[in-house]
Amino acid sequence: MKINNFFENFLKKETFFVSRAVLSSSYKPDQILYREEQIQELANILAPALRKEKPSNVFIYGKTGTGKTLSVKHIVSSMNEIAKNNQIYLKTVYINCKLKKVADTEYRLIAQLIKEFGKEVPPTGLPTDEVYNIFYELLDAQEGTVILILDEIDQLTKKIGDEIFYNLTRVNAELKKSQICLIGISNSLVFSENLDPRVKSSLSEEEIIFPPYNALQIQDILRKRSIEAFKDGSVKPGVIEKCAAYAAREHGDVRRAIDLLRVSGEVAERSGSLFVEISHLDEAERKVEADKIINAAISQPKQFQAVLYAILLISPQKKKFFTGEIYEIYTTICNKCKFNVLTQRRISDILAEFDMLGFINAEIVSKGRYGRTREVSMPLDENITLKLKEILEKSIHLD
DNA sequence: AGTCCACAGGAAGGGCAGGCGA
DNA sequence: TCGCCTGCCCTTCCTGTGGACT
Repeated sequence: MKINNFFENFLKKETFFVSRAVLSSSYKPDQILYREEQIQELANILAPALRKEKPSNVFIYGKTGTGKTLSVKHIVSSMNEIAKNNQIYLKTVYINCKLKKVADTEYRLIAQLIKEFGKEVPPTGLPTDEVYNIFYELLDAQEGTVILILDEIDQLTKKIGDEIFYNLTRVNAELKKSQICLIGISNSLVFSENLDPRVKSSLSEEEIIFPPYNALQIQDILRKRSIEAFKDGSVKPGVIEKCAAYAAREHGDVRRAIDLLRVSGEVAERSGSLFVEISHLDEAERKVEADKIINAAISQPKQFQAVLYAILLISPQKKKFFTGEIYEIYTTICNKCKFNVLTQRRISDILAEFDMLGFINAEIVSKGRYGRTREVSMPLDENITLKLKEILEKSIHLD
């Protein structure tokens, strides 16, 4: 019973994790550092809800990992508590628009909202009007305020346009007893520029911007978390600083920094070390990076994967190669796998896309007499490309 | 100076899936 | 349920182009 021994040892092993959950993305700290200003501003805007007055609609901008969602949830939960203690009706609904099957269509979104109120509508079949009516009724059932938080709202407009906001912002006119307040959270800073001007003015009565954290702020946040997550002194000096530096380079994404710290801890734990050292962080960085690339590759369509596979076949033999060579290999792969062979024109576009995604480095060069073409090189290191090749082989051949 | 390679990349349109209103 | 519309993927056709070669 070797495996039992393994688990026994696993239990006995000293671990420096006190609480892994503190470093998970779902953890809610009781204090949010460096966001006091934004939190206060948002609190000022939302406070009227507690006096049964309608708060302004708010629009919140900021890149990923700048604490937008966390801050909003923080405020909302403390408002809920106060409302409860004072017998004020306040309902908050949080919806992440990025989730599939929740916000693919206007109908689904409204259906999801209805579900949040504890009622079900059939997943399809009713006219959209009808669903809106049910929603209005539910809203108006209680005298008070409903705060509707739409996270990753830019994803929603990408999918279903901005008409839905027009409908939602006009809801208040339909309501007699209650009122609704919209909070839109967007990762994109230019999001509202593409909105219908009418929607824009009513949706973003107030705007709050969450700037990226700088490296020092990320350090403080990481330090605070690591005190709770790890045993005293188990994180070697320099680790937090380097971790923060990585994340600051990626436009101040604190979520990434925390992820990285957690993975570093896991790497260290697995290697049997009693401390988290810089070498563990480096390995974690590679791992996180590799996962990102591989996940991106998996989610590509088959044709894209075939092209990528062609590139992986050439890249060990040549440092630099060209569109024509890739296309040639690609066609043989297609023949083997019985795929349609796309035109070179299309492959050219796919290569341009790969360049943007970071799978390849591409540059347009002229070889004089021998034409103008993309010069492609492989920026990923070998252990990633090998793994990628393996995964793509399965993905392409099994079809 | 002119040629010409091997593509880049724009424009237009075909074909298809999915959503929508009637 | 049906036709219509839209967006996406892809093809066809095309013009444009930097620089080695003649």
